[in-house]
Amino acid sequence: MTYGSYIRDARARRFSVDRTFSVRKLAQRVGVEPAYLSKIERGLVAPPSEATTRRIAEELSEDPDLLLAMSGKVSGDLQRIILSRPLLLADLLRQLKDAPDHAILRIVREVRDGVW
Amino acid sequence: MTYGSYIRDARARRFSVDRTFSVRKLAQRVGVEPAYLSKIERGLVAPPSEATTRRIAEELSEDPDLLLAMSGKVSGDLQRIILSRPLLLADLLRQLKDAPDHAILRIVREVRDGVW
DNA sequence: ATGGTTGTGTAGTGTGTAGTATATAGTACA
DNA sequence: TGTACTATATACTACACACTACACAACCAT
Repeated sequence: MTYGSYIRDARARRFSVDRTFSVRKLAQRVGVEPAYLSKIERGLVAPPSEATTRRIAEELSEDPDLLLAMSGKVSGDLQRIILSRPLLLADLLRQLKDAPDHAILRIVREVRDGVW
Repeated sequence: MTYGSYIRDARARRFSVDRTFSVRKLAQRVGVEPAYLSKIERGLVAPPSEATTRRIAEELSEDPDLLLAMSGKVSGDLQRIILSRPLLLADLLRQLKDAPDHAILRIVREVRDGVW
């Protein structure tokens, strides 16, 4: 599933029950030209900027991190978190590269429950 | 300490004992124009691309992640790790945002020792 | 049959990124 | 004193990114 087809499908689902989710109307709310949004959906241009993807995600009630990942971008706030402790977090991420999902989930829970 | 002054200092230290660490010679080994390297060192232009920073780090025996962080960039391999599991790792990083260093270190060790 | 909506094709724009090329000026030293 | 190195100032460039502007054909409801 590409970025374009993903948001096209999401928009189409909404459009079928809410006519304000046409390319034109959504583009207006997002703040881009309809022709541009149309091209994004069909993959004729690269995915838009992080800011535009965030507005699209909000309008379509989609997860911004997922949409950003599909566009090959890492959220700016995550980048800033890494940049605040680059050596430590670089180590951690490289360790987690081959860890199974459930191991990461366990760590997330541990940290959330304040195990330090 | 900025990116520019950091590499300037590192290069100057080496230059004092090894004349092949002049702006010109280092620039040649790194593969950029001496004038450009000089501007980078003085902060007159933005830090260079990730690839150039990596070559500088290697020539100066500095940590590439640290240098990249000073240039406001997150290493491409870390980005790819995050993009492979965006929701999970976004969660984790946001959890770790306010965690103390030693907590992260403990997790790094735990994962390294294969606690899963 | 016409006014409004639908999506889309073509062309062009402004800004940023990551540099190069050339000229100038100071310094060491033989 | 000249030559070989040092750094730096100024100007320019190629390419990518993130869009806009406008026009057009198809469709749908009144």
